[in-house]
Amino acid sequence: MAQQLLGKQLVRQLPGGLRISGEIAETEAYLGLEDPACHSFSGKITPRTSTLYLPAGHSYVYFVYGMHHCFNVVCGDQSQPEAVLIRALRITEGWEQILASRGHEPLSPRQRETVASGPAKLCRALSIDLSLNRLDLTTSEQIFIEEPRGAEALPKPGLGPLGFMALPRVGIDYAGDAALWPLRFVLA
DNA sequence: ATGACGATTTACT
DNA sequence: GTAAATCGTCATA
Repeated sequence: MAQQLLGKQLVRQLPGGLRISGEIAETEAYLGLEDPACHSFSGKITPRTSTLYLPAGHSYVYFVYGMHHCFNVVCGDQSQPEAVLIRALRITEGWEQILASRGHEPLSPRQRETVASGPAKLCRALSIDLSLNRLDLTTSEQIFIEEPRGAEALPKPGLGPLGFMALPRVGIDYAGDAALWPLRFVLA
């Protein structure tokens, strides 16, 4: 699932139909009960992790470090509390909305490239917070996933036949060896 | 009610 | 490379 989400469009629709969207460029898989890095590891159920037991295709948004949000797509069913963390987006639509949410402070070209490079940064860019937790991504008007259009739909050169790289996961040192599992997937 | 921590980001040395 | 920011979440009491 984490691999297949690469290249798809994550779409945020704000009140009034205003859209912010971007190409999913980096994902990370969390393998549920048997993954020490997964919030649902060993079957732990709390108010927060209960979201992971929703049917596949729901959103899992959580709050970390006192200031950041992270967005996941729930995978698996009740017995498979798994998720894919979306780690980076290349913004393709909605710059006016992004700029507006930042008080119309100008962004350099470099800042535009990296405005959604990171799980928390992408949530800030798309105005994703806990109010978007537990939503059905197949029916929600607020947040959903689309097939890529235009240039985004073309195959990516230079990364071999699969079109992505697999790398160790980030920010989960407490999980020991599991951090080294190649479950982080990066597009060109 | 309390305390420790976090699937991060940023700024600064 | 180190550190601070900052609060929801959860285990403990």
